[in-house]
Amino acid sequence: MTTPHPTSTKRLTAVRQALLAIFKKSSEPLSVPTMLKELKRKKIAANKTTVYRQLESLLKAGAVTEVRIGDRAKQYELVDSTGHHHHLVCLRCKKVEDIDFPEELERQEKNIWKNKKFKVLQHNLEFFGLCRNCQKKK
Amino acid sequence: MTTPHPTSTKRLTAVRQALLAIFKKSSEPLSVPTMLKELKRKKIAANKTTVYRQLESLLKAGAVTEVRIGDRAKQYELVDSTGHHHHLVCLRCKKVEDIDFPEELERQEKNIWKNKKFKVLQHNLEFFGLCRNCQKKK
DNA sequence: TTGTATATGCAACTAAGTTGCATATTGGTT
DNA sequence: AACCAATATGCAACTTAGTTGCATATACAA
Repeated sequence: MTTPHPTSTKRLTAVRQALLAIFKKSSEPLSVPTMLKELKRKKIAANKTTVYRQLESLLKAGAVTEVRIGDRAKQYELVDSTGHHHHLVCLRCKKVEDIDFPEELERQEKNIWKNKKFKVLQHNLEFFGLCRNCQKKK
Repeated sequence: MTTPHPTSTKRLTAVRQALLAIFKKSSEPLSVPTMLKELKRKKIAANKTTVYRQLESLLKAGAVTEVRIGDRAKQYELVDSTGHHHHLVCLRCKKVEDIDFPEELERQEKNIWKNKKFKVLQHNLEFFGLCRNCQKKK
């Protein structure tokens, strides 16, 4: 019984391939406007509607996740081998680093269940501050 | 030496008063579209530009904070006596409850500093799931 | 090779948020 | 009370993100 590769649930078209390549190359979550610029730079014609629909499909397939970091547009990132994680966002240079620590949140989610009977299914956690580099600048 | 009340940094106009009243009455964070509907319901004429500018002023004064809960529009809430907190968002009925637990996050922020030399200044944390009520429904 | 499900492009739309500018209001000063 | 400058407001026009309907193109299995 072979489970299909999550990203091949639907057709692997040119745009989908290009998007996956862009995601793989990027160390940070990407917004649709950014993806469109990147596609244009790579001379790949793609309509924004198509990109939104590809993302919808990739989300459903579990290949990407949404990230909200206060920015105006939603951002997306590949669900890679490192799995679920959180972000360190530099307020100055805007760079985004990954970070993970599921243990404490899990404990917290159990507490929420015990104290409030609220069943936690997902969470968002982002830290904002100054990265090592930006602390040196004044 | 008396520090001025945070919300009186600027003029306490009709719109500002109305907004503060709406915030006080609401148990949940509010978006600008919601505030505009509420103002209309109260027969207070107010332009959306004015509301955005009042929020900017209230933010600067430290009287309200921004909340991002995946929704399309930003939301705002009063900074009340309970201080900084986080949210439990029901995926079904969309209700928002408050919750707080600064201790573990503080510990985590210290770890981030120790391990990554990233200086955390702010954070966002929201839990999504099913509230007690919505678990009963099918 | 052909048929059908899927993917794409385009245009028109909604909704949130911003900006410039002209006018109105406030509250302190004379 | 009258005046003035600082602040607040309204309006229109704009930008940007995201959505929808529909017609056309493409992939791929039979």
